[in-house]
Amino acid sequence: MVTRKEVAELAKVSEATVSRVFNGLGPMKPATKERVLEAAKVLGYHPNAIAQSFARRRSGNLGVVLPYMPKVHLFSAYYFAEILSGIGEQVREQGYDMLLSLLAPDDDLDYGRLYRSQKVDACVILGARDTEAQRSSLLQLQEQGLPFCLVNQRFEGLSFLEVDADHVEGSYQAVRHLLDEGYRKIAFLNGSPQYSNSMDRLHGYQKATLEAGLPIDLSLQFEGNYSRTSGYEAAAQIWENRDQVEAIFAANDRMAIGLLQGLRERGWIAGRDFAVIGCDDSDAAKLSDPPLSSIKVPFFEMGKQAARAVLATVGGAGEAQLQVKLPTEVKIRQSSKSGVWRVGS
Amino acid sequence: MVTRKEVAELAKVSEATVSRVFNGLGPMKPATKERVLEAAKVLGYHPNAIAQSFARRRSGNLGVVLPYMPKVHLFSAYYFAEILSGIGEQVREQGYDMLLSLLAPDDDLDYGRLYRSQKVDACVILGARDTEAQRSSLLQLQEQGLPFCLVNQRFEGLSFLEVDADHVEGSYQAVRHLLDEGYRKIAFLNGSPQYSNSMDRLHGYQKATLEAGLPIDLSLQFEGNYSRTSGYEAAAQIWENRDQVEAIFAANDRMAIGLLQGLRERGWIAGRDFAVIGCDDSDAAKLSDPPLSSIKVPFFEMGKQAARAVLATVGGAGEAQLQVKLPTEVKIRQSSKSGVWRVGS
DNA sequence: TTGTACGCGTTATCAA
DNA sequence: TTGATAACGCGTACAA
Repeated sequence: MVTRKEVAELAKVSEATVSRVFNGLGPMKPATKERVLEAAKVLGYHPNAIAQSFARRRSGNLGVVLPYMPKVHLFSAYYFAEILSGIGEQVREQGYDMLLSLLAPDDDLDYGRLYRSQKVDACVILGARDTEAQRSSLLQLQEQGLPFCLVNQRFEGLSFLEVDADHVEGSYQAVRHLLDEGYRKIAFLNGSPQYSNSMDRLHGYQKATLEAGLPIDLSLQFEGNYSRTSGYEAAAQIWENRDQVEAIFAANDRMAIGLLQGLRERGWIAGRDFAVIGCDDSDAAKLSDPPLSSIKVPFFEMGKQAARAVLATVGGAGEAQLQVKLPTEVKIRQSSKSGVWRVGS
Repeated sequence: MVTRKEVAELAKVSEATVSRVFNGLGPMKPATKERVLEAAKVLGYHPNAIAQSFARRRSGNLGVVLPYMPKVHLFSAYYFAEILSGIGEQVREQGYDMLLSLLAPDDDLDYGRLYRSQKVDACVILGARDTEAQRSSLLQLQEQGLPFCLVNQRFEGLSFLEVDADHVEGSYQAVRHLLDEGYRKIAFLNGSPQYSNSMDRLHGYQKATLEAGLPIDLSLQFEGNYSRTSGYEAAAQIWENRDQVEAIFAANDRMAIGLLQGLRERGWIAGRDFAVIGCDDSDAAKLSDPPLSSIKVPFFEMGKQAARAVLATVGGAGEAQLQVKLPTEVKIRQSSKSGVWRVGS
């Protein structure tokens, strides 16, 4: 390995000067600078990142923590791919690298490893749930001063760095849309209440319902676990109450598509016999038949902002805005239109 | 930060002994060991990973290189999610961490940064294409001795560590299946020939075709770019030649689904008017309507084996097997069945 | 504008 | 079985 020392010798300067050249520090004679760069080029010198981290006491890595679930596809790949890409873009702009950490469900408490070992300067945490264990782990992290930012998850009562989407408003608009299409009996298939965004959607749903002068009917609320299968299973329950249901708002696209499939097997076609709107506006929404209306969530941008926010605190810059909430947007497709296929009804 | 020195003082041993305890090296009195561990616990000592990397001259990181494509979803999220999970599992078992690197299309040549800066001990490279630029970058890496492993991509004539799937056999079986269902006019929608797996599929397709005594008809071969849109566009071309086509083998699920959608708009329904089989057996295959037959590729396992193989060479253990090829499996669903809906035809 | 010299927290070698 | 101590490659305060 070529070291600074060898470059210094060849360029006939001190090692400190080599460092200065590579870090662009201090005033220096252009001639010196050029000699150093020339020598570095000749020798093929590149600073050793690990030694740099060691000396700077900073790793230059942003940790990205995400739940590890080998065969359990509760989260869609789309969701993580978008957020990861967003983080990746921001990180690259700031000269950082991303250290991925897949957290098994049973070592929830082990956020520690990453920071203790100093392998990362900060973390972005994805797929967190609001449980006692998580709260205490995060509080611990906070006390110990490792900067972290949560994406798409809030913890009521605690003051963490969080980048979220406005799921309340998104859901409100989605249900408004169904109301505007003339539907009145609107069911809601939610995910686990351990996710703050599930609760947010519930609030949006209730707000729109109440505003329309409709009662909150608990028999219209169902719970799945964000998997397609759970949507498929919910279809059976909904079918039981089919005279009570004209439209369904599902808390993500995967469940919505499971729903579509389950009801189709019973002869009910979305966009003809009933309406469905999902959430995430994932690729799957465009792939489904009929194309699925959905709430577009800016996952890419959320990842980007989370990375930016948490890296800002590392730089020691004044605290960034603590809680960010990005807007969502309703995308209408065939699955939630009324009248289109209903010419005869 | 608590350092080894403080632990040594509290435990009344030398710093070297503390290191020995934490690395399980050399013989030592149980009593000493316990004193050290106790002291470490009291102080909350954890070895500094960066200092360790520095001293060991090993980062403990496995680099994962993947093409960066913000809005260009040429690869499916499913594909990468599976491979990443596989890598993640293996890496975790070996006490490594994953450093993600999103490579922009224009810095193809910059595999170097990662290894020059010594941030990784080895790399797994995803989504590589067979271009001159790539070949030379990889050769360069090889010369410089950075261990790397390619996933799902071979370079004919070069001797790299590669973990691939048996796409030739998979495609052969897929086309055999279509033949068995009674189809004779079988079109093939391939992806870019820059990917070795595209070429493999072509070979499998040709092999099955020839074996069945059918001619190789170039007008039955189409090329997309693995996106849904390109499948959708191919539908138009295929529709032109619709009297020449009874079934289509598409090189991935996304194009297959685009095909389904494009042809459906013209009134052609898969599994009734024609057959389609895709490749990857991604989530989308189960979401589509009708459910899409597909070739299952063990992406998770491929990621895992790639990580294992390349980390083995780091340990300095004798070279692992250079080229691995994992089996594929044809999954039959409704899109490729004949007769099911064809009662009347 | 440049050089000197120390420190960072380990690992690993050599003695004892 | 344990202790001293020299690297490791770089950042940086201070001196010149």
